[in-house]
Amino acid sequence: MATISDVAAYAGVGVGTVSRVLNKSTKVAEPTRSRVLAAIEVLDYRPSPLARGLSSGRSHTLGLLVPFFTHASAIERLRGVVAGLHNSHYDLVLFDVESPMQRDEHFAALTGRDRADGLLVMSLPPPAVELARMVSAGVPVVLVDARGAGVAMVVTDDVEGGRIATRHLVELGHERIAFMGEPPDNPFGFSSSALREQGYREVLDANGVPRDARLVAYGAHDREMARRLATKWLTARDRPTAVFASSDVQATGILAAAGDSGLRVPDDLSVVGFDDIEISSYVGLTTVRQPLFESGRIGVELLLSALEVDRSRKPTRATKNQRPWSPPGPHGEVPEPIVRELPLELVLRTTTARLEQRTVGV
Amino acid sequence: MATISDVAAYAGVGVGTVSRVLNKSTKVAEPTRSRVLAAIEVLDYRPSPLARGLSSGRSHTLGLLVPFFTHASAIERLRGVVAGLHNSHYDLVLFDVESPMQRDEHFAALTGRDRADGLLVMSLPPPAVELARMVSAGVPVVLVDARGAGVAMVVTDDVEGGRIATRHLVELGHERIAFMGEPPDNPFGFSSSALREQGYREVLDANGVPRDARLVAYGAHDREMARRLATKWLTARDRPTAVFASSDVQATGILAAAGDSGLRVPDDLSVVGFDDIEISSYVGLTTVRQPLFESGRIGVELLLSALEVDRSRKPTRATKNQRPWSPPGPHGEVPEPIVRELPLELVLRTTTARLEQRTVGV
DNA sequence: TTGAAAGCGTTACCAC
DNA sequence: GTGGTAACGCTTTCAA
Repeated sequence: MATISDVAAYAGVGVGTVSRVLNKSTKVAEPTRSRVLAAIEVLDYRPSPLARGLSSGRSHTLGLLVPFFTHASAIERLRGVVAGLHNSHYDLVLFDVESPMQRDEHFAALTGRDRADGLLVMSLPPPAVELARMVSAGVPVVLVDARGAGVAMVVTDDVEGGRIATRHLVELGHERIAFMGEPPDNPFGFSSSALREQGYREVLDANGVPRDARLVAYGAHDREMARRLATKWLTARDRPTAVFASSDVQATGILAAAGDSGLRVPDDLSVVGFDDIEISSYVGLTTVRQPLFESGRIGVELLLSALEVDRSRKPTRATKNQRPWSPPGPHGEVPEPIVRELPLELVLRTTTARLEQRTVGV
Repeated sequence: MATISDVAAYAGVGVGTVSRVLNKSTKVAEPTRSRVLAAIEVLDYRPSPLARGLSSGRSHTLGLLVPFFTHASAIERLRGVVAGLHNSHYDLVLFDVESPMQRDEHFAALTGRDRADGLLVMSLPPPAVELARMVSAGVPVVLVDARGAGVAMVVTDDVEGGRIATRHLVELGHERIAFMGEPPDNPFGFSSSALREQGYREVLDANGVPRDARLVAYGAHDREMARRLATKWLTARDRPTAVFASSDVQATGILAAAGDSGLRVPDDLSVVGFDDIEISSYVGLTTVRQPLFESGRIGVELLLSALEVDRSRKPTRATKNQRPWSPPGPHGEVPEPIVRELPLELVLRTTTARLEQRTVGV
């Protein structure tokens, strides 16, 4: 495979010149330029991204950290990321996280400069140490569906989401409303589910609907698990008449459990989910929609613009006699981190209905 | 950020030694070793993958080329890839392909050495030029759901898949069986749909079922498009009693069209899909299952083992006085490329039924 | 506008 | 075992 000096030799110019035409630097005479281009063509030359990266200090790569990559909601966000990356000339490196250990490994790797020019972190509150390291290393980071001090983020109001779902159920006349979520004390620090539950509680209390601890259950983000959990509820004597699940995946499990128990939805049981993943429209699930695709797209958008700013301010590499560049801050003029809050919306489909009076107390 | 020489200086050793402990080369005395480790710890040193790659000739990266990344089947394959990559220490770089131009760009980029150590190509027959270039560059390539001369591949027998689906319908007594697929003359050279159609034709002919050109339709891999196409069929006087769709996505569109037309499935219309994506089990679609997840997992598996072999044979880089290594072949001992054919299986659910005699000729 | 040369941070070779 | 040093292929000064 030809190198830049092969090209230079063939074209009868110096490597610097070849580099200049490669990087569209205008300071190259037209005849020289075309000679170089011809040489590139003939030798089928392709620049080495590795060498380019090492030399310029930019890897032209974006790192994407996603927990449970296989979840429909993560995939949907990923779609948005890929869409937002089109025509950007950045490569996307994917890091799937399935365990806290893996999370830490990946964070450690990505934290060192030059693995990625920028980092997109999904649904994962970064450990404080890692976050600090990134910020101090000057690596632009954007958090999607997660929060962290001092970095840009794309979020939704989960508490409000919980309120929206629960309010809908209360307005339909339900009083025995169950909540199914994910364990609040998980090793990753995911908090969405707990926040949605908070909204659920608020609305129940505000409407004087008595809370019943037995109507709150936690399980893994998994259809079958939700199905088992729901079955316990549905076969009990004083079963709930409605359920709010903190994810559509769990909601579909609840739907399945209802079928198992011979309960009709929405006549005998109302179900509200959260997310609005693709499957939800197929099964007619009423749910709180969050803009998953958009969150990914906006995430990269923020990251790309941060990278843009970065490039114009920061020298590509420390040159010999030049005082080292340092991040923003000596005068406390740390810019307010960007926070984009995406809207939540109740999508009414066919799994919720007004509580039939005859059902009460059966 | 600390470099290897910072570490060397701090530990009072040479950079070579640091490199040795980093690469777990045993040739280093225990006391030295721990001193280096301590220095690494103190300085919070992280090796630069870029520099490492440039020097060693390996980027520790695998390239994944996927067309229409957003399709459920692609995602399912990708899940397999990610699963197969766990604990492998390779980074995954994702290249989504949405147009022939994009395909060529990405192929061109990935073909140059050092972008990726190995390449996984999905559902995309590589242009002959690119394929030749990769092979001659010695970059291991594995094709998943695509075929190409001289490279490893993971495939299924699409013609047989078409036979399986059609045979099922014929055995249920259907005679007006439609086929919906994707355009046979697409710019990417996808051939799965055409091959499945071939199987469809074979079975029809073998059973003396007359073929009707009006019962063959092509449209994009898109639910709504399929819905529109199917509506034309279903509202015609001599409508088909069964449809074989070359993908589950199209099949769900057909199901929707049936609903629009007031046709009951499977009583009035039988539908068989292809793929068995997640949604299919939700809607009870009878389909020809292909191991999507497995195809991805096995694909990386093949790639990783090719990389392994590669590493043991090929010098990491040309050293000064040493004749250049060349790919296998002077004595025609080109190894037979590995071809893994994955099994197809008919998954019976609730969208197909025996043709009711009363329906005939209505 | 151009060529020469100094890095970029590693690995791998070659002596000691 | 270990240190020194030449690559690796590029970008970016610095002179000319």
